[in-house]
Amino acid sequence: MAAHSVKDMHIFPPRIKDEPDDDGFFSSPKEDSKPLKRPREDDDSSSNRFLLILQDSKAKKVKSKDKKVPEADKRKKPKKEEEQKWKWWEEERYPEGIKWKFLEHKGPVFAPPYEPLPENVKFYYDGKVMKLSTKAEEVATFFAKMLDHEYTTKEIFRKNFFKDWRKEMTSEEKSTITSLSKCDFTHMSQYFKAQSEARKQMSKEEKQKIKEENERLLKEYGYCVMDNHKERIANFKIEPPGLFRGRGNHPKMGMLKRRIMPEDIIINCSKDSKIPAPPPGHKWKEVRHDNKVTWLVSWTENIQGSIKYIMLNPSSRIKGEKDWQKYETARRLKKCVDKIRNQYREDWKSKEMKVRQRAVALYFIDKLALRAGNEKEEGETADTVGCCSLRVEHIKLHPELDGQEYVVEFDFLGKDSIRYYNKVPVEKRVFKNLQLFMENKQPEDDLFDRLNTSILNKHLQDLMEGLTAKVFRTYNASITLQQQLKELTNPDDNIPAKILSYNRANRAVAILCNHQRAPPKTFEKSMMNLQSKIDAKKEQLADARRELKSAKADAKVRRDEKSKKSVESKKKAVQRIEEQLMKLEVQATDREENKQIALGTSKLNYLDPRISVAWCKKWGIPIEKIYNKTQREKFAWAIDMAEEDYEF
DNA sequence: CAATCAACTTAGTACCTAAAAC
DNA sequence: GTTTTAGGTACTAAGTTGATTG
Repeated sequence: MAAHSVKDMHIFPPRIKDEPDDDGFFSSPKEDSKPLKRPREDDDSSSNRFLLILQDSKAKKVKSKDKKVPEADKRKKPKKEEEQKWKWWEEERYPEGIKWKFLEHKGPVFAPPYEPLPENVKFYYDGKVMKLSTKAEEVATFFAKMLDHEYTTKEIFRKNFFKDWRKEMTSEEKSTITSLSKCDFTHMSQYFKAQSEARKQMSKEEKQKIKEENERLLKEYGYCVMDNHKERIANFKIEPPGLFRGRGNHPKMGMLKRRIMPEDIIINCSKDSKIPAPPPGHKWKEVRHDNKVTWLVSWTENIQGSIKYIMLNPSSRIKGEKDWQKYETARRLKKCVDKIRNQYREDWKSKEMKVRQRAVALYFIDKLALRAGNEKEEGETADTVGCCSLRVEHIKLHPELDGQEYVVEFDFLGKDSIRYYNKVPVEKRVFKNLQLFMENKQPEDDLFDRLNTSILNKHLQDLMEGLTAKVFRTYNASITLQQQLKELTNPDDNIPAKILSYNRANRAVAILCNHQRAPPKTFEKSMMNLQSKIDAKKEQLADARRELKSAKADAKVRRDEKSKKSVESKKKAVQRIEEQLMKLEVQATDREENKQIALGTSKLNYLDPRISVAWCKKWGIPIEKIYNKTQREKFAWAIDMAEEDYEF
């Protein structure tokens, strides 16, 4: 097992060399020549061609670079309408790297300033009333508001909180308040509960007023102008200060997330746009004009020191194009996935350890849809892993288990500290390799000690332009949906039953991607309710059937029009109730199966929307049954372009 | 190379609101 | 009309990826 160093990687030329060219002939329709590193650029070459055809047929000429003013219609029609229908997907794209030509916005909305507590709301230290300085009080309220949440009982949370809180105290406060356990926030907590109760009890008018105020804010700050089009901003409000709550066992939980001031803010917009004004008496940290990026506002957050951004809504051109591209890359993977699979199987036999590790890791990523798994700084975040960062302690090898050979048992915490637990039969070679990788290692050692995401992605790049680890997730998710829909959709089913099939297909993907959720708090109860509804409906059905029967008997005896009619209407009633019952039962099944599975994430991020659109068209299902309004906005491009014969 | 930074996607949950049930 | 429930949205944390820096 010679060499450690990653240099060696290149000793053996990647044998898949011919692979990436596999669709070289599609090469980018335009603005090309430089890409190389921006693999994605040519992704939708094929779709673009499709688009061009479409446009031609509509005699709608592609305009040159400039996004173009909506010339004529500008005054004919109200602008609004024009904006809503803008089909960015029919326009030519910008050259590589340029994200926009013009950008104007109003800047962020800051968190409302702190409002000190009324005098009668007390804080107690060691049993005695204590008046806190404004700054200390503000931080105390953050804690008070979380009082009945369990993490305020956690050691780390309390420790971090207390440390940061003390930083906000005056020197007197600091010397008095030396122990968190002597602090009594209950009065404050009660006050906030009363406040939120009062908010619920507000009159119609008051609520209306708040709603209007929100709408005003949205109208003023929620949109920007990007290249002649008004686009919705995703998150125009700056995150308010509060206590950091990481997910899982986060070492920084409870730390103070500080208030963001205009002086922290970098504004990004066009030079020739109306530059947003900072709040009176304040200045921006910086104003820049960088059209190589998509964000409008950024600031550095104090917990991890990472940068946060204000960006556009998923319905925007800039997000939509990228999303579309993502699926095109996944479709390119579809074309060469067999080759890649053969390759990594070969690599299981390599004499180079790192090649074997890479190949086994890739197998997991492909087969199990694991995430890449970057290494993380210890003590900065919760201890979670992905494929490349798996440790020996995260898998167990069973030469035989429940009648299956070569079973690998995975048990680890992944993104968001969601547990991944799975027992998977693998090929013998994989199994043997894993044994090899684990030899002489401690549980806390890396399983793939010669591999990281960077090495893996570099390799993938060689196999296919634009290929990275996450493309496998997208590909496997989308292809699974397509297959499952084919398999599960029964042409004779009615619409609710077909939708159940859709949801089951979606669910298969969610399970593959391990998209879990906490069972809703009211799950059991709502299940019971549904069941009793079903029972009631069953009884109703039985009644209706009895009535039908007697009506039939009656009709047989009387043989008149009236009784015949009665039979008919009773028949109809039975049918109607049967249908209702079915619907309820379907609903119950769907909900039960969904107890711990979240469908939203895969729907929004992994499933090529054109598959769903095509399915809807094919079976006459209204698209509204599958995508709600927001989703339809996000996927407008797919809804517009996919026909029923679309193949992922 | 490894570490860090920057930009962007993906993620679950808390909260809100509208619709349904009572 | 009031309460309950479900669905949708806002929020923001936690990933991935590629570039830059040392």
